[in-house]
Amino acid sequence: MLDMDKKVKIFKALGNKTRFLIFKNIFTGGYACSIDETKPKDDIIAQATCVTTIAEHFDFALPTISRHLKELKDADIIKMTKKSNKIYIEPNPKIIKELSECFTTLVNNYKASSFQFDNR
Amino acid sequence: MLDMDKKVKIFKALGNKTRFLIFKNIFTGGYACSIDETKPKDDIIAQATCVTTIAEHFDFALPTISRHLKELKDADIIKMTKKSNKIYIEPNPKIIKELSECFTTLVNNYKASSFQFDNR
DNA sequence: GTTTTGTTTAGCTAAATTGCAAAATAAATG
DNA sequence: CATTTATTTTGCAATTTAGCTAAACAAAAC
Repeated sequence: MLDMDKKVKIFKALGNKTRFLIFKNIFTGGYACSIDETKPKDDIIAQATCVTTIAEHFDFALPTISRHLKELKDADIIKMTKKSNKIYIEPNPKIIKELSECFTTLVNNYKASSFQFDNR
Repeated sequence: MLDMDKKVKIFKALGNKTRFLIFKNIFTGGYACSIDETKPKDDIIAQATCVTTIAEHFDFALPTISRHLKELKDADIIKMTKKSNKIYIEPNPKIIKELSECFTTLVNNYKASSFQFDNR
């Protein structure tokens, strides 16, 4: 299970329009960049993507996108693997699944629980 | 359905430890403050909470908590209703449910879709 | 071994965020 | 109507964020 700090980090990472778009497009296969030559060229997901390709979709400078990607990676939302001189970028569906489950649980348990917390 | 800006706003609101704790405790019934006299005193959820009560659980000044609550309200995560001179604070499970569904859809559709986006 | 390609780091600025205390507002109570 | 209670607004400082350009680094290609 995700601890609280990890969840907060994920939310923070997704709480910015640019990062959210990057995230969304990586997840829905919005980018392609031929890195993995062993995979069919039309397998847009298998081809994953690289930093430059992603940056091309935005009106921001490359280093800006690079830093956003780092933040998504640090939150475990995406995986970045160096392959030769490019970065192979993949979504991390496990984290999103866990987040989804945590919300589902929350809604299901709503009005079922009543504990007192202290947050100091 | 939640549009993107709304989602980003929700994530931003939850991307701060203090706000996340406030959110979590409101959802799980972590606060009590007798506002609604028609409801049984031990119905911690029905009694909901007020700003002062929430602030008592944190080592932050009251105005700070007030501003955090406003941000959660602006993101539609909680509902704040004035009742006499207190604020009746309730969670908004509908939003959380929608968020949860959006993640579920995302994970389910992963590797199913392959559209190209432009984010300019 | 120089150049090109892909990416990150560094150094900067402007704007936003997060905290505070003090003041202001609103309604209930004495 | 003055006081108390609950909350928000204002004004301030410190910190973080998000953007940029230029420089640095790493690997591939010429």
